[in-house]
Amino acid sequence: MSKSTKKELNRESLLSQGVTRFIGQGYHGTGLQEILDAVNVPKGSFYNYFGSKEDFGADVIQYYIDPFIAQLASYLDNSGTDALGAIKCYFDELIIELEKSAFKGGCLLGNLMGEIGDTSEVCQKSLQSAVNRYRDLLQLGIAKAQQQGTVRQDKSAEEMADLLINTWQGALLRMKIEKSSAPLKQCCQNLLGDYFRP
Amino acid sequence: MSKSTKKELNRESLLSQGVTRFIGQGYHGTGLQEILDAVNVPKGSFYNYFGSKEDFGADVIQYYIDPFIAQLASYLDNSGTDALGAIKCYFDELIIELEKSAFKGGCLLGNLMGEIGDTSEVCQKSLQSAVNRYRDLLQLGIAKAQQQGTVRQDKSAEEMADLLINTWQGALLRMKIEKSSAPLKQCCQNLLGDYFRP
DNA sequence: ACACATGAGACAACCGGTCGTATTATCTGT
DNA sequence: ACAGATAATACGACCGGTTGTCTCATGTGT
Repeated sequence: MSKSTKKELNRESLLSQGVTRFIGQGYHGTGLQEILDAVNVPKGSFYNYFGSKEDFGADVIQYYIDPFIAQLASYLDNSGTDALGAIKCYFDELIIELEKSAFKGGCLLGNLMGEIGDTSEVCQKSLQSAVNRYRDLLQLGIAKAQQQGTVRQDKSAEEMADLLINTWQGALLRMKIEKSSAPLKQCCQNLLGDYFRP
Repeated sequence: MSKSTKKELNRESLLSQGVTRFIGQGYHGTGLQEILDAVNVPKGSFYNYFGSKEDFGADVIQYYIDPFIAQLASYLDNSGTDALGAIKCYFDELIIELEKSAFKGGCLLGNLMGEIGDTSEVCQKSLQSAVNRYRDLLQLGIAKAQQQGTVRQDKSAEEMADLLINTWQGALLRMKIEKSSAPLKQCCQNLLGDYFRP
């Protein structure tokens, strides 16, 4: 195995573990040691991969959001005839996944926005970028639905995308303490099923 | 000064500092030492006031939410003729306060729900109680507005109160990373100014 | 004089980060 | 093609500082 491949492999293992631990215990609640132990990478090597814990956090954020964007994009592509339906299906699947994990964790972006969104400049920038990338794609889907006539046109797609993301994030917080998917379902029903309709 | 009074004073100072630090740096990001230093209470004394850091966190949560409930209640009482207007005024004042603090901190409840809402059972219970108390009051205000005809009646006051709280929490997260009150204003405008209207 | 709240410090565990060294890969000269 | 020089990376012991918790001597009110 070539060297660069092994290095890249280690890097991704660290990022993957970072996602898991940061979601479960937060940024300050997670030590580098436990991440390193979990993927069998020595302490000293960490700083060959990342400049600091903070830089690592910023990379973890991007590593986390990529699959969500890919998945939403896939839903939007595959159902060309009904963008609103695709968005609904996407969120329905998210709900199923969250139910599977017993309502633990929630969304890494939301959790880190609350914990370090205003204290770590590096992570703040990464969070901005991640949220914006996600919002832009959601906005695209909503605009498509507007053209198809399934979503009202007197509000901008950007405004509705932002509103959906924010309500969803708040619903995830409620989910965590109520151990119930009711807030998530209520979010989808009120916005996608009612407020956004023409 | 009597002893019990001094004890109560120390306790409240600790709780007040706890609110400030937990909002600013999160639960795991805040050490007991800095809280104790800030109020000049020796480290060893802490466990005479609270059973553990976790128990302390649970008490801080309740100590934090009380003034918000009192303030909202005051707005609702003083403007008996227009409950919806009172709620709007209340949130407008919150926005002004958040702008004053340069969009830092946000809401302790939201931040702690994300960080430890699913890991600390004691704090989870406290968060549940705090959010429910807040929601119940908001629900009362919305029900009043329904009777006054300024809010739609085909949705329950409870559902709208929950939706408002969740969207507000999500908007607070966005505020933190975008350093802007736009998400907060958009939350109020879309819900209180549009979706909730008859 | 006695019960008890208080407070200074001890404690082991852990934090993020550094450092010199050992190992490995890559390049060079012939 | 091969030996040797050089650069890059892997590694784990170790740093000073801090964590949450606990012990016990001191001080105080009654």
